[in-house]
Amino acid sequence: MKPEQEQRIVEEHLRKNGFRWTNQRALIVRSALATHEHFTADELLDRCRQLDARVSRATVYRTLAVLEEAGFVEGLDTGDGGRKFEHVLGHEHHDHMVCTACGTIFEFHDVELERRQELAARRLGFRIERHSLRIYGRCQSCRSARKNGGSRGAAK
Amino acid sequence: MKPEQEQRIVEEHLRKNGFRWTNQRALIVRSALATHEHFTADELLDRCRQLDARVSRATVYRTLAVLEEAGFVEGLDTGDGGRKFEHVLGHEHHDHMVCTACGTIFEFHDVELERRQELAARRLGFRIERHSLRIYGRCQSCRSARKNGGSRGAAK
DNA sequence: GTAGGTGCAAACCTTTTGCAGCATG
DNA sequence: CATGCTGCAAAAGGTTTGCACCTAC
Repeated sequence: MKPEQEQRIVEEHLRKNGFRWTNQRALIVRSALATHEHFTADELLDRCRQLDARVSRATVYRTLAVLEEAGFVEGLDTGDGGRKFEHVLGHEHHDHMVCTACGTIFEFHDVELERRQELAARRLGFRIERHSLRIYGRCQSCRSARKNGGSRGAAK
Repeated sequence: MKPEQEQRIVEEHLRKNGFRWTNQRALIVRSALATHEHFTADELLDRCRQLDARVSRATVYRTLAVLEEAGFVEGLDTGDGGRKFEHVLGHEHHDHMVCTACGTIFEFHDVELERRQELAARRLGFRIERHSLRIYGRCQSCRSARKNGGSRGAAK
């Protein structure tokens, strides 16, 4: 799906739900859809400010909350008190592996994994709305470089 | 395993790794091991202060970091910027289902699920240290009572 | 005796909020 | 033209840190 098309979907959704479509929101949505990488609120703010220096941090947070609520964006705890967001619209569902040495996030997907979760949920009479699976560990390159003291804290 | 026994294990591990075994640490470890519930750093501080009012918040955080690093305790993001800890020593690993209506946390475990994760990790050359699987949805009782508006926000 | 640990308070960082003014529908 | 949105700056909340003192080994 093309970015303009995606942006259109967001716009319509917001309008339909009684939100206004402001310049700031268009800008923020555009910036958020522009990448398929994970980004922090602050990084998004920076990107927005490259296009219009007047965007405020508060507006970014407020818009991000709206987008998350609407399901266009998904927030992930980084484990150090912050969050990273990810553009979800038009993406396949996937899970995450987080390298505890370098902080890199890898995505993966396994149908069987999903199936077993459904099963476990059914056993408890639970209806799944969403789930979050995160695997923490060492990625390949950090493992091969593990002879030295490591690089904990390199990520952020 | 008995609490005293568990505490002994922690003590030995810390000593072996060049940490000192102070009164505060004994106190904090005792308090942390005393419950199998999830607790915040602040709740732990309260519990410690019931035994000795002089324990400082900083020491609780510092000790919690040591315990987490050593694998005796596990931290879970609460999604609102905070963390909850869970006493892990001598416990079976389990995952969590969180009811988005009533906030109840259900624990479950599925060996096959773990196996698939190992597999997925291996494919990426990733070595797992730990993982966190959380399934969000409606629990059985909230599903049968779903005719009304629900009770979102009950949890925390 | 000397690291390492502790307590305090201040610093930090990300996120949220109050408020007055602005712009959209 | 009413309401929702924005920007600013300040507040909030959880966590970390600098520093002087203390204590386990």
